[in-house]
Amino acid sequence: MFLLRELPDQECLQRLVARYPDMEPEGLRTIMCFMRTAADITECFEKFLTAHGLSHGRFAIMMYLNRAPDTPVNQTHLAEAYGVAKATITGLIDGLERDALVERLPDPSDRRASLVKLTPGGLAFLEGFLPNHFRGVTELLSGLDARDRAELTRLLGRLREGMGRVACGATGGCACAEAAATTTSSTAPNAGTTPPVS
Amino acid sequence: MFLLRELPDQECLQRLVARYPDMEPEGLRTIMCFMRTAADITECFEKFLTAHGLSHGRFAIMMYLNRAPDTPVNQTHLAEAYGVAKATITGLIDGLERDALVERLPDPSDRRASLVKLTPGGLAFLEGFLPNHFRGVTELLSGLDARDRAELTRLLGRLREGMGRVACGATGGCACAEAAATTTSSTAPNAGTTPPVS
DNA sequence: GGCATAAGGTAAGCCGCCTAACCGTATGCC
DNA sequence: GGCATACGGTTAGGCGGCTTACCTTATGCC
Repeated sequence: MFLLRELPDQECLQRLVARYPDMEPEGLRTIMCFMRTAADITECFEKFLTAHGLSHGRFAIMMYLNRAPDTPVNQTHLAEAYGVAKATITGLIDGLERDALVERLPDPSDRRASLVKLTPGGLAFLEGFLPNHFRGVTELLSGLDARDRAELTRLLGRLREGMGRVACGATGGCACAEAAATTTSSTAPNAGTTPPVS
Repeated sequence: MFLLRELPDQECLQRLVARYPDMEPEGLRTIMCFMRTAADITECFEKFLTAHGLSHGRFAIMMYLNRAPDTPVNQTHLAEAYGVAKATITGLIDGLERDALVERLPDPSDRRASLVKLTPGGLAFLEGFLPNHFRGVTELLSGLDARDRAELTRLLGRLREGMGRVACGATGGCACAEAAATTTSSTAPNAGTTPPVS
């Protein structure tokens, strides 16, 4: 969450633009504002979670298991769903299991694997917790009507397309391209080089 | 960066909405898409940085020092600008100093403090690096014309207002409120409770 | 001048993520 | 059946944040 608390002022940008003609000050402001907002929301959310004794990772796993509480899920599947290392899942499940929020069951069809499932306690915890959470989401978005939301989604799509254009070339393959490709017609990796933000 | 790689499908949301009437599926999709996009951009950027041997924190500090390369900056000031702990700055500066990208100078007017400044090498590094970076920003935003950018900024403002409405109450004071307050007429902390995302 | 308090910076240790190396079990091929 | 390979999971160790406690120097008040 290492991100400038406030955007650089006009004068500061002017000075930089004089030194770096490639720089586009309003573009930079836009993207910095975007990243700052995302960081603030994340931070806010994380504060809420820690107040309930959860980390982001723990919460994410419980949410995933709660999609179908009766169907246990294997750890590798979780790692892939969230794009994290399997070892990360091991650690998180260890913690959740210690707190009796989830349990590991042996997979009857594969003795290497274990299946993870919410305990009744874990489920009860979520029942108390999620209504607040969803109310929070609703409030967060309460300033955006249906048209605004659609518009926001459209603009996010544009950013994802932009991400495909950026990167890859110099840095040698970057997840952005793939990410963007899922929402876009395939973009041949052109000579582009880098990404964003101050 | 622990975030769902792809949004839950329609059916999954339907099942959840049946269990949690407070949940607003399109709102959730909107905010998840938002967070996902921000995470992808961050990840992409971080990949670019590590390819140049920088972490996000190191980059941020160098950028800050580069605003006025001749005016050294004290560490506490950096910590406040980025909203991180002073100890974090100590560690980052240690590393940057080890790599001869920045240097610590004694503050002549306060013998407790040290002032940090880019070395000629650090400055040269940035000169080679930043044009790429700025080109990346330009490409990232190339799908958004001036109206789109203004619209995006407006929508971000709405989200920040929403953040002020959310939170605080139950969780006992959350940075979002303050953050939002800087862009909004002061919002009395109402009974709201929580934040966003799956 | 002397003392209490505040402020700049560092050290030590925690946590969540990562990667790399490893163990044990499945699977596919001869 | 026996072996090579692939795959699920854990362990160990690294890194970048964090907090807490501390040392040193400034400052403000008597």
